[in-house]
Amino acid sequence: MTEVTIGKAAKLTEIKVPTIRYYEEIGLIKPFTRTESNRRLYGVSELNRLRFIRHARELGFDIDAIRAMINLQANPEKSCAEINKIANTHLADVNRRITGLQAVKRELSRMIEGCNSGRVDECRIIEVLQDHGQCQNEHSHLNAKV
Amino acid sequence: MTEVTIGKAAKLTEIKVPTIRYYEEIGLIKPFTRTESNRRLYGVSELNRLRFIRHARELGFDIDAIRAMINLQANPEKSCAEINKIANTHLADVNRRITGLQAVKRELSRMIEGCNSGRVDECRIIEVLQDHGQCQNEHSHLNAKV
DNA sequence: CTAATATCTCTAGTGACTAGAGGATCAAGG
DNA sequence: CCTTGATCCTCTAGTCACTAGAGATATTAG
Repeated sequence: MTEVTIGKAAKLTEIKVPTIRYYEEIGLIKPFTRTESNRRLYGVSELNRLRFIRHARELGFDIDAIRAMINLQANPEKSCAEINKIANTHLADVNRRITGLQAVKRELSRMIEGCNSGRVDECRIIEVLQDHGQCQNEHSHLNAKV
Repeated sequence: MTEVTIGKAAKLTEIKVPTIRYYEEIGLIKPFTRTESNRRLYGVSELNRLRFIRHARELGFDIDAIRAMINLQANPEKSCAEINKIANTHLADVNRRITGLQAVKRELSRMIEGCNSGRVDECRIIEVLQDHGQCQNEHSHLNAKV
């Protein structure tokens, strides 16, 4: 038997046990074996899929994108171009987020520099945060999901 | 009267009406005037606080950090050092996220390059995502709240 | 054999909102 | 003055991707 229980699968894939069950609930990882006493058993391919999900999540793909990729995976006759498109969309998003965070970083650094650890009512951080006019950058993109 | 209703406040601060009510519900913005017919009225200081909240959120501070800063603000005799600390902690977090996203970007670019638009079962995206060993970077930090 | 650990299902909570129902109130045009 | 449409009120429920806990059963180590 190469099959493992959920706890072992959790360790092997570095996904928490409840999260694996959650992924099952939302249909990301389909039926696997169960023992006579109803315990989940995972084989190599399930573990691979879990690793795939984990890695994709770490890369910031949302569940829908992962679901799409899994569906494509299940139909290998389809073109890779679709997955490529998903990845490209995501890359654009990642670039947007990097740019945004760099702006945030600049502004935070500037704020912190201005703070001389005096009294709060002289604190430039609060001042800056209250007055958007002092902000040199657009931050609206930060409302995007991460 | 310099006081404005919630709709006007929403426009002035660029925070949506239900979000302003939500901020009230969680205690970020305290009692303001109400009209006889129970409508919320916001004055200059409330508008400033709302702008402060919005700007801080845009910079990625979470509600707890904002609450902490507001509490410090309410005690202006306290040292600015605490606010400075919050900002510095946040800056470290932002830096961590930038580094992580850059790693993600590298891998995505690599994946897209490797994808030859052929069949999915030859596509490196799925391959790479399944095999964490091919990943040159740590991504675990991405699980951090954003 | 017993005690600790692991698993099961189920429900509810998280953060930071967002959406919608159903009703009251207000401002403007006729 | 009256009606119409916009705005406001409260309340509940939904979102995403989990996370936590209760209470029951099953497995494993000593």
